[in-house]
Amino acid sequence: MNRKEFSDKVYAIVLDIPLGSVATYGMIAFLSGYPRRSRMVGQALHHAPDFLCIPCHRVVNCHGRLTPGWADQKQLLSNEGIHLKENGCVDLKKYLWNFAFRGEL
DNA sequence: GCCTTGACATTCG
DNA sequence: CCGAATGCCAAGG
Repeated sequence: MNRKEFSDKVYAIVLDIPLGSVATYGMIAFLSGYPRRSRMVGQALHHAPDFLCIPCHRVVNCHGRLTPGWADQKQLLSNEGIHLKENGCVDLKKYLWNFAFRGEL
């Protein structure tokens, strides 16, 4: 079942997101080894078990918009030091997870 | 097997 | 940035 493998990697990556940064579904899907599976990332996170403590609030879509139907996410992001704009979107240009420097710095 | 839906991504206006 | 349209992939009916 690649599904479990995929979700497992997704969880690992989401947990690897540094505090104060956010990652997009497409990014996570790509890092998981399954590009264009962005939707599956969302489903994996939605079915994400609580004991893994998945910081799904750091996961936003390509437009920097938060998870629809989840108002608490904004509160969580604010707690992480990520202040949303008045529109309710995150500044990807500032808070986007720069995984390009992982291991380089 | 076909159609619809979804915590999406990307491009255009 | 927001909304609409198109594309992509998987699960459910």
